[in-house]
Amino acid sequence: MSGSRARTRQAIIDAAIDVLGRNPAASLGDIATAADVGRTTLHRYFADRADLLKAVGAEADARLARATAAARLAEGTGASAVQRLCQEYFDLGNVLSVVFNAALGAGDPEHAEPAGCDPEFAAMVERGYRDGTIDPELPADWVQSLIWSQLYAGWAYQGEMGASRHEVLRLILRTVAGAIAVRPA
Amino acid sequence: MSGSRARTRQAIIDAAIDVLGRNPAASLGDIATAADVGRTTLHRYFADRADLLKAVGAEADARLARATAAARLAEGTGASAVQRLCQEYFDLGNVLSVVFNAALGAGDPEHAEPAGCDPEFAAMVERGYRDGTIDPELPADWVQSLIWSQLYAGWAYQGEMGASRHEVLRLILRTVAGAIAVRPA
DNA sequence: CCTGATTGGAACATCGGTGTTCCGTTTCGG
DNA sequence: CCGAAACGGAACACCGATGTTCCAATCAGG
Repeated sequence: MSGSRARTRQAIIDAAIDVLGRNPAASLGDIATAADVGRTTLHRYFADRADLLKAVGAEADARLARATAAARLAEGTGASAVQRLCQEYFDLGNVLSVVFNAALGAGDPEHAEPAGCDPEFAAMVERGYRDGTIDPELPADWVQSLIWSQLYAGWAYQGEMGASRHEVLRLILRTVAGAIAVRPA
Repeated sequence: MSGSRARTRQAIIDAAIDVLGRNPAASLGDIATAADVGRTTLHRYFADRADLLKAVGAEADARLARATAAARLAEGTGASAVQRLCQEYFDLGNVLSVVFNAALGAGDPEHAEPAGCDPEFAAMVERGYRDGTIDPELPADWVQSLIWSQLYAGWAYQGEMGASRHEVLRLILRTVAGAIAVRPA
């Protein structure tokens, strides 16, 4: 019954993304309940919390990679590619929160990762410098940080204010576009 | 010896801001250690964790209010006031993280606060609409969200990358300025 | 110097989350 | 239909954080 195992496993991961997105400190019991599964069963699939978080991270990365591919970063001007990337990422919804919270928690144990961002992303920004649609004063790392912070802020804005998904996306795209645009002065 | 009490209390609060800024889930023991104080003493001043968090929040709000006053929101163009506000808030350093994390944690227990932002802040944005330095398409709430997210992103950027305080502030100011600027098109 | 305030440390009980074991029940597949 | 796999729930031990109590040491001021 390997089909059943895979289905249950995925249900747990999906529930975890949902619950942890809302509350990163949620207990395993909460996650199990959300997945309509006993806490015992959850432990049958993931030995400890770290295991589950690892699987959640992998799933999030996979969805992220899919969204990145869908944005076709190599096409059009640099700025237009940034717009598409924002749109695709925004559609990820709750996965955003998970990735974001994971990025925050990773800062503690002395990662000290001066690692540059994704090479495909960097290439997109470089192209933007050359075609005059992205401000050369802004490093690629900073552009990435800008996109993430705006996506997260928009996600929170949608939850706190009574703003529609569509309206928030419009605000995000407009704000990011203005932020990376080459200055007239 | 009421002077001693006030001094100890302040030392604990300062240590709490420092430690909680780095790790919002820090234990009371960690905070006491950082304050060079026994855990017992900490409990003497703050009955439980909630009490301490309340005091920390009050202190953060006070420093925030001082910074807001220093930015003189009523002077100059809307955009220039935003620049001054970013600069003042950036200087708050770790207090930023505390306020930010507090804002996140508050989202759970069904606050449902559609409350608009500070009236003084709203007036500044309104002025920006009229004097043509702030994009009228962006609600005041959104501008506030933008400023906060950029400040936080910049703070994180400074920690993760090896960027100087000054350089990060420059990036923040440039990014925010571009984001709120009226579009040429 | 002495008295009271302040402090730190040890010990203790409590609580929630975690991980494990065990057993009875349900469900799927041959 | 039958056996094995999967499941749920109860019970248990463990751990770290928390809050409380008690006592001895220290400090500050009259």
